[in-house]
Amino acid sequence: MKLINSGISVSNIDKISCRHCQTRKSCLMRVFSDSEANNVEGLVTHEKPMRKGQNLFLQGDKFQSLYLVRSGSFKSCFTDETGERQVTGFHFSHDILGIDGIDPGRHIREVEALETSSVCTLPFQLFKEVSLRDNRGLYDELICNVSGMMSKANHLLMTLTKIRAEQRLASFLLDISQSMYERRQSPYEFKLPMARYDIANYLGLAVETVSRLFKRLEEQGLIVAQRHRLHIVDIDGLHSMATGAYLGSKVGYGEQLSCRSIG
Amino acid sequence: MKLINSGISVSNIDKISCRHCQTRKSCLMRVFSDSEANNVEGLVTHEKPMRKGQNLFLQGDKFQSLYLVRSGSFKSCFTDETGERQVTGFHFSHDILGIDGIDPGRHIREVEALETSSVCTLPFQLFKEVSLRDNRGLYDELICNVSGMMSKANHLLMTLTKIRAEQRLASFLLDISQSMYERRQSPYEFKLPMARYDIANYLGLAVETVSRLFKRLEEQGLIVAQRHRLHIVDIDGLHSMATGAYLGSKVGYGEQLSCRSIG
DNA sequence: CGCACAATTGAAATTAATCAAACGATGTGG
DNA sequence: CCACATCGTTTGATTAATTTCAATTGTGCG
Repeated sequence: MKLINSGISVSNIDKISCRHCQTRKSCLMRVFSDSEANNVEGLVTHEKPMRKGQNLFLQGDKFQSLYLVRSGSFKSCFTDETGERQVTGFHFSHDILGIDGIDPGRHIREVEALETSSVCTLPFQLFKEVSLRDNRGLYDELICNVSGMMSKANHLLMTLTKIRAEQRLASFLLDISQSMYERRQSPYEFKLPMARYDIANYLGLAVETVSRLFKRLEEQGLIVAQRHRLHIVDIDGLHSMATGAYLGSKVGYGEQLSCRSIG
Repeated sequence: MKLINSGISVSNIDKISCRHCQTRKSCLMRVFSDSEANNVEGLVTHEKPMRKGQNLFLQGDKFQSLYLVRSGSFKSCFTDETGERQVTGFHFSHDILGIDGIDPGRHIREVEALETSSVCTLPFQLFKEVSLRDNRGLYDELICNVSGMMSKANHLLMTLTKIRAEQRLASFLLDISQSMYERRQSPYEFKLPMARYDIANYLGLAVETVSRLFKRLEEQGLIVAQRHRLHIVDIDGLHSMATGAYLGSKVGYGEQLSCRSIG
């Protein structure tokens, strides 16, 4: 299932060829790739690029489609009755957005572009037709995908309540690193497209704390953080930090907090 | 949809008649009630009662069935790679257990009885057959149910990261109160079947902190807490506490943290 | 260039965790 | 039936972590 290190390169990210994409572990994605393979016309529409700050959809919008991130990045955000906001995830290319809206028929959170980005749109009605045609496949896939999200939500829950702030940030950075790796980009040097404020909100910390933590991780020689540019110097050390064990990382790569867990 | 205050009474809880049960907003439940109404034989089996401490299933167990709580109460619990445990929810009669296992084919957490309890078992294969026969109905229902859980998980996430410990406990107690209300039991006086330790773990706090918080809420005249017995004296005040506003509750009943959100 | 916003830094205050101990209920075996 | 061990709960004192307040610096953008 995992095609990591298989040597297949994705030269043009705009070309949706999930067949060779290792992020397809997010199984619903196959809907997109299969539709392309089977030449199902009109299933997927390509929208025009979005600018930073633009919303793909707002909380309360009618749910009509699922979205696949083609380029750029997004954050999803949830506002409760008291007006309090919670960043629920960050999303990069190949991530699927909009599933949250299936239940109430309306999106339960908003999704906003963090930079110039583009998506593909899959009308849910069409998805349903496809899934009814190939029931044993897609029917299960969707459930799997959503169910899998619950599993990740669990993990996130634990991460946010059981570990200290420093570990949270380390976990968060490792998760992004992991997701970059899955996208065949460098897991050691990448862009952090979101604001410190978003990271703080997501991790349940004060902005000042996040800022201080970046500094501390830097002082310990684990990372070099300059604004939206991150360089992971000592990934093993960062792992140790994330798990609470200072020396000797016991956890395999890819076991940390998932920033894309809910959304 | 909501049958609250409709005057219909559920005299025998052992008789599964979700038709008249207001907790059927948890829509998957209809599978149980419909199956009974349609006389689908063998769909639901009634297991023998479980004792306190017994596990309905363990983390890693093969996923085969969904369960409906008939009586008693349960806690669900998740153990991560490092051995750290996180209580992910508490479950009372009419709650559905086991959905978490759909994706990986194995249960991602364990469920344990908090007292003498009983459940009904719905083999998932049978559920699938039913759902294929009546596709537009049940197919959507399951997705709705799981998707709805995500929505609640969101809320829980926010509750655990954005608000103070005192508010968390207040929120937690109000959620149980709400769930008692939905079950047509008194929302002001009820049993707290779980240990303080479980509450602490669930809320991401130390046991000592939880104990002190109970005391503080009591000193403020909001509750009377004795062991596993809880009496809510000032529910409006408790709401104010939960939302952070000390005076003047702005939030409608039923908007607080859901202790059954994940699982 | 300067404005507005984002990020950093420092100091003080607050919250919750930890350490340590006592208390209470429950259950067991003598 | 009572002493005893055990587990869960409560309480107190102390420590550590994180927030809050306040001020400064840095950055992007018109």
